[in-house]
Order: sequence, then structure tokens, then C-alpha cells
Amino acid sequence: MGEFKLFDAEYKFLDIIWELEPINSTELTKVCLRKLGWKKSTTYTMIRKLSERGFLKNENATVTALVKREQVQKYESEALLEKAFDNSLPAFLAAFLQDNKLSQQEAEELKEMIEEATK
Amino acid sequence: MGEFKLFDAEYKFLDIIWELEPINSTELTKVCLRKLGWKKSTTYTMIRKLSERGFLKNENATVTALVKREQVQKYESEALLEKAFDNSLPAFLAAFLQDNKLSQQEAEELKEMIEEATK
DNA sequence: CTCATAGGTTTACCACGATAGACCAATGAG
DNA sequence: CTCATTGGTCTATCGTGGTAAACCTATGAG
Repeated sequence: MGEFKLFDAEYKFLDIIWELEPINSTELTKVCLRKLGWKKSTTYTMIRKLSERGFLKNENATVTALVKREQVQKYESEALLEKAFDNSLPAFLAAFLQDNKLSQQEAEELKEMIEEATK
Repeated sequence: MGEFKLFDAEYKFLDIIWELEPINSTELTKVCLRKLGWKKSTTYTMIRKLSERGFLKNENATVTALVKREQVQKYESEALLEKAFDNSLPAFLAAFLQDNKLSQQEAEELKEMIEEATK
């Protein structure tokens, strides 16, 4: 289940890739230098580590993600719910909605989604 | 804003305290040994570090939390939403609800909460 | 008295995530 | 040819979270 566990630096890095993929590796080192302040070798180290773990691939100097952003998002959501909310979505929402108000539009959107997810 | 940031071991520890507080410190070392496999000094190290950061206090060998579970839950929720969902609750829900079905009761509960949070 | 137990503090080790310097082969422009 | 650039690898440092051994004082039971 620790399938999609990402450390902070890895997540920021994948974030860039999801946005720009497919992206040339040299180009990627430049983006990471600008956005994250990383040296070239740091970027290549990240590429290698995430490749080994199956998160992306680097072929012919072209980097592509192998996992979708949505998969990781889902994993992170479930991980938090499990860790802090005893897997209860209502409990999560209760915590999040303290103070945080919703716009009419968001509310509609949310209710629609809930309706949809009810078997 | 990094106010309530907790590392994994710290979180598990606080979890125990939230459940049992107020708790005698020696008693706490025993619980931590049983539930987390920690030696006595590890528990006292945690007590000290979390005291320094204002998460709890240890007075007359009695340990008490100074932050509520709800505060930390709220922080963690917001942190995840910011990190992975561009602060969008609908985006979060969309990710979480892939595959995860809701019971009729949960759905009602959620819709109620959403209604409540709509100004 | 003595000794076990409560209630700690001080100091330190280790794994590992984060980051990068040094080095290298291939290649294409001038 | 030569030399800069691309596209990497290999190895190393460093901070720090996680964990604990060693040590210390106070105290109450026997």
C-alpha cells in the first residue's frame, strides 16, 4: 500500500514533470534550477531514483511520468484519511470546514459529486 | 503557518496522548513501550521536544496536550489541499471518490455539512 | 539504612532524504 | 581536429528525524 509514497522533494519534482511532460532531460534540469534551485546532478539523481521506483521513465533524453497525478492524489488523500481521520470522510470534512466557508458554486459541485458516488 | 506541523512519530505519539490524557508520565512510557515499542528515554525525549514546541506540557509527572486534535487535523487537511489540490476541495473529493463509494448515511451527513458551511 | 522505583536529563548514534561536485562519453559546430 | 554542449553516472556530504544508552536525583517501603 505504500505504493505511491512520495517525499516532499520528489513530489515537487513530479509536479513539474506532470505539468511539462514529455520533457527533454536537459530542459528539465534548467526548469528545476529555476523553479527549485537544483543543480543539474540533483535533477538527474531524482530522475534515477524515481525511475527505479517506477514513477517515471527517461528514454532518449525524454522524461515521461508513468503514474498519473490522479493516482498519487488518491493515494495521498487516502493516506491522510487513514492516518488522521480513522478513514472517515465526514470527519475529514468537519475538520476542514471549520472556518473555511464554501461558495454556492463549490457547494453545488460537491453535492453533485457526493450524489454521484452514492451507490 | 507551519504552526502545527508534526512528523510521523510525533503524530503517533500525540495520538496516544489525545486518547489518554491527562496521563502520568511513567504510565505513558509503558503505553508507548507497548504500542510503539519505544524505550523509556525515547518517550521522554518526545515529551521534551513536543513541550518545547508547545504541543503539550508535562507538569508534576502529568502529561497533557496543549493543542486539540481538531486543530492538527485542520492543519493537516489544509496542508494536503494546498500541496496536492491547489486548495480545491472539489478536486480533493474527486480524487478521493474514485472507487470509494459512499453509504447513503455518509452522503446525507456530508451534504448536511456542506449546506452548513455555505454562507 | 538500603534499595527499588519514579521521573527524569544529557549525549550520541544511525538511517536516510536532500543536494551536489567531479568526472565521463558522445556528438555536432566552426 | 578541437572544443563546447548534451546527457548522464558515481560518490560524497550534511541535516535531521528517530531512537536510545547511560546516568542522575528524590522518595517511600521494608
